[in-house]
Amino acid sequence: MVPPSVRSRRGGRMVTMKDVADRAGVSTSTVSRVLNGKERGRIKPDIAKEVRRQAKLLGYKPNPVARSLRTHSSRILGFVSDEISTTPFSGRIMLGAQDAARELGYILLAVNTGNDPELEEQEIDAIKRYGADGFLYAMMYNRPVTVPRSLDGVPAVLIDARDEDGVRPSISPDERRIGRDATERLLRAGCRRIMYVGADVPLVAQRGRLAGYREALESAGVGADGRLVVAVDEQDTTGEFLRAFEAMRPDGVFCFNDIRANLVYRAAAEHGLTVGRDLSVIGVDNQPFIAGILSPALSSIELPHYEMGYWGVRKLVSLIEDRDIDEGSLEHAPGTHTGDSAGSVAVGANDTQHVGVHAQLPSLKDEQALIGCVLVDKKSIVA
Amino acid sequence: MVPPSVRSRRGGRMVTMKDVADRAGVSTSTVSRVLNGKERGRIKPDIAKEVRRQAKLLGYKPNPVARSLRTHSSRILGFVSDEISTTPFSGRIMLGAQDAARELGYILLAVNTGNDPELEEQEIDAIKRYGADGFLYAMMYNRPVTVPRSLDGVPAVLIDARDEDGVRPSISPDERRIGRDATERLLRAGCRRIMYVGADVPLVAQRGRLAGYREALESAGVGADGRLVVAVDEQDTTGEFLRAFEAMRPDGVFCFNDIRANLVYRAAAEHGLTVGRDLSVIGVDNQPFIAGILSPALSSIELPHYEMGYWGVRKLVSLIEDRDIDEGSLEHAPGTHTGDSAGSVAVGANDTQHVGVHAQLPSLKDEQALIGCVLVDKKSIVA
DNA sequence: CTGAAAGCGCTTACAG
DNA sequence: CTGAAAGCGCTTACAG
Repeated sequence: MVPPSVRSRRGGRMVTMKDVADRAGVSTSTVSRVLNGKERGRIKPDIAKEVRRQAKLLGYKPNPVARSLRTHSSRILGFVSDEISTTPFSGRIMLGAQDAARELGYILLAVNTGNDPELEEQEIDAIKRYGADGFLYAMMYNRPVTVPRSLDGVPAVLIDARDEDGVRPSISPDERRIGRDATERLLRAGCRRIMYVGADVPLVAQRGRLAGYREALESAGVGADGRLVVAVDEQDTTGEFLRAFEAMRPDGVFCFNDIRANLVYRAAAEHGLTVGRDLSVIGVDNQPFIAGILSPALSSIELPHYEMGYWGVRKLVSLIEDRDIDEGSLEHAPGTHTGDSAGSVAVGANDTQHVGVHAQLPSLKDEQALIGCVLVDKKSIVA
Repeated sequence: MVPPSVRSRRGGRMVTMKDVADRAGVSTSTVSRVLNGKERGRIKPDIAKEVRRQAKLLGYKPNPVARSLRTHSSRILGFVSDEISTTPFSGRIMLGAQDAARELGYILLAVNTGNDPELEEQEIDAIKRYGADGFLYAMMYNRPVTVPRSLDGVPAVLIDARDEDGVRPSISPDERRIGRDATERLLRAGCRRIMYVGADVPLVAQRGRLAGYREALESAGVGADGRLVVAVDEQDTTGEFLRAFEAMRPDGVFCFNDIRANLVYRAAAEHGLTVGRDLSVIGVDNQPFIAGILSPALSSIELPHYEMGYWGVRKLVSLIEDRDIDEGSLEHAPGTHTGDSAGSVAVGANDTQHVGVHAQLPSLKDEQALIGCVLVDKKSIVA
């Protein structure tokens, strides 16, 4: 005899609340109350127990479609992003979001809008029709955005972005801290002529990382020579980086990203210098493919994409359910690890490798949350 | 006065079929029939017209939740993948799937399972409870899989994979053709000692590309020297590639992927050879980050991730709705372009660049569909 | 050609 | 403490 729970798995008829009620000899009202935890002093304990027993026996799972129609709460979350899934990292935002969603009993309806506002509105409307309880609005790089009007009156959390109007909760990397951590690491390695190879575009990340770089130098009492700061495109087509490199002869270089770190490797090679021995380099992104090509392996700061997605969902659900979600459970998430102090950064104090060690999540109370990043130390820093 | 259609966008009450019925002075039965195209000879034309007019006026959109409860068809597609969103490419599968889904009035419920069979079953069950009409089962690299039992009896299409049991439709890149196209391109560039730098893992892609390489050499009447074929890991830790390179002095190299192409660049540099002048190199993946680092820019074959997602959804919907979906509309999809013959590959006959030109989709009649790839010609092939 | 009614699987105010 | 009933917004067999 095939138990109904197995039958239900095969695309056959699903077990309904009515089935449970019949088996337990009660009405569906009672089953609903028991299974939704509304029994307190309202249902006789042994009846409640029997209902739960039968529900389990039959493998009953509530039909979210029916529930949604009745309650207007679907446990569906809309995941709207501009261009996720075209960059190598951003997929991890979604991974983190999915893990958190699963833990909390939600599921993700995902759409890309490619920055087309009209399409965006259509897609958001479509997701709303499916009864989504709230939205994640994820951007592919850190920037200020104005949330589309179609999200008015709906719970929403911004990921890798900040709300221009300052009313929506958001989470983004602590860019300034990235600059500070990288620079301090280079200082600790003994560097004194530290160069910053920035981006030639006006990004939040560019401004923040540069500011962090300056802060670190100042705190250390190391003079900040303006000529050590350049802003170049990924290929350094203007040759500005190369000229500055030759003029300044840095002993340490902090790069806006891994691609720009490649420029340093090239320049070093041309001048007979060896990265990791004659000078130290730190990048940002910790791109696996670049790591696999550069030699010696590049030390790089990893952006907390997984964590942003994870935090974003937890924050969103706390908004939707108007309750506190107990914090610190990121340790259960695959491939992640919780640090020991809120917002801390697990920069290797002893130059060990930190692959797989992730930054701690900010508190869910934060509205404009910043999240720390991890420096993955490899071979590009002079020991 | 705020029109109801606007009200509905603000998280207020949605316009229902009852509203339309009232305005049009008919019953909801009639509205349903008109709006679902079941009027043929059953509804007076001017009544139908008025219903449509009012529906449009009020901005009515059917409530998919209610419809789903009644009909068990939700227009939701489950997108189950092993590790998508941790690789740079695979996100594009989802993009293609989303675009096709939108065009056909479906929406994607996405989950990652990280290759955990238990989690996979749970997630599939969860998606089923939301009433999904069918599933995409997407893998992060081309391989044979056995579809999980929880998908039994449910429409499903495999992406970047092939069904071990041979019953599920699937789509994957035409690996053999990749090998043939790359090798033929090198032959056309005048190469005669063409090396294949393969992967040291037993992948479908490895076998297929190698077979294609051999086919092309044979067709061209060029002897296939076994010593020209190596299988190495990404770093060539055994030094096997380097030894073969030195022994054989190839004038052309076809690489399993871009990362392995990097080995060629290194070896060439060590021997004072210049890629694109002294020897030609072709990779696979066309990874933007590697392209940005290697110099001269690497010519590479791009895997059709977007197209696989797009085709997969169309195939799935044709299964679900048991109808033919008219083909050839990939030209409407963003960033893609339709070639001129089915399954053809837009390899540059005249060495022009083909960025943004994508391969044509296979017919939806195919069950084990293979899809052609595009060679993006840059600077690494001797002119 | 059209409408009243039943029903999809839930939740919850109401009555007892 | 418990159940019958109404209702969420649709679709469709049934009756006319």
